[in-house]
Amino acid sequence: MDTKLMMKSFDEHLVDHGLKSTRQRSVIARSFFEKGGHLTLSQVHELVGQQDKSIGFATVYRTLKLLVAAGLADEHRFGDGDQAFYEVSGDRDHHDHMICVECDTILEYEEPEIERLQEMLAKKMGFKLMGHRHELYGLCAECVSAGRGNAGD
Amino acid sequence: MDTKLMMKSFDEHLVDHGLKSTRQRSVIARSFFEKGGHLTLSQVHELVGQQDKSIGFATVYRTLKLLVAAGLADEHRFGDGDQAFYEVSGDRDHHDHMICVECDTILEYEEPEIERLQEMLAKKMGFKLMGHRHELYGLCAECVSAGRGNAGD
DNA sequence: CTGTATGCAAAGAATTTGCAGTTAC
DNA sequence: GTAACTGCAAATTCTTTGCATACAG
Repeated sequence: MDTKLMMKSFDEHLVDHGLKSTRQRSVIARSFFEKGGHLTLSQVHELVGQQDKSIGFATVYRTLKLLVAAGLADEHRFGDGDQAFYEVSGDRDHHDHMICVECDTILEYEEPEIERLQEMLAKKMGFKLMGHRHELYGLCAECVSAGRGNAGD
Repeated sequence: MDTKLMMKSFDEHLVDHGLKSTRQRSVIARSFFEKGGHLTLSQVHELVGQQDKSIGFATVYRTLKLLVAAGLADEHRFGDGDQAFYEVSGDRDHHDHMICVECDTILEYEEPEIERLQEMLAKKMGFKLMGHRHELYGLCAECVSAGRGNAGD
């Protein structure tokens, strides 16, 4: 789904819920869609600030929640869970994350076999699976070659 | 590892690090080991309060961190990551968690096959795996039978 | 004795909310 | 016009820290 389509989808969500399409919401959504990746609230706010300094933190916050509700963004909490990360969802295939503990790079991967196994596990325990979180922590290829994170940091 | 052995292990950790064995630390560690399960900081503080009202929040907080450092406790952040949960680690086998979104029950499971797959995945991406988090969210068997979490809550 | 530990209360950090003024529809 | 939205600042919630006093070794 490209930016234009996602903007359309967002507008539909707004209309469907009796919400209003505002300049701020458009700027925020477009910036977020176009930038991509995994961004914190602050990062999105900064990004938006490049377009319009007057847009407040709270509005970015509330708009990101709206995007999540509209199925256009996903919210994650990696590591300590200190901070939320938002990423464009759209109609992308499901994926999970691999996070480098040295450089904070976030890689994505898909592994249908794991998905299948967890379905099986849930069924075995009489559990109705509704969602999951799978995150791998370690050193990315680059940090491994650079010898980071071994002994003396 | 039973409580006595874990207490011993904790004391050794303290000695090894030039730290002191205090009445508070003993009460906190013993309460925590004996209670088991997945407890928040507040819950541990409450639990400890049953033995000794005078032990402060900060001491419980710092002692739990010590237990984690000693390899006797694990810290998790489920769901929103709003709150940390601590569980006894000792020498238990590695396991992951299944969390009921209705009643907050936490079940544990082991799935070596998933562990193997994620090792493989990491290797494939040149990633040096150091840890992982795998959590399944949904309805536990009891909530499913009770019809909770379906339509009207 | 000396360096650690403790309890309190305050500081941080990120998220969430109340409100008065503004704007979309 | 009215209900929803915005920006600000304050409230929340949980975690973490500073400091004066108490205590283990």
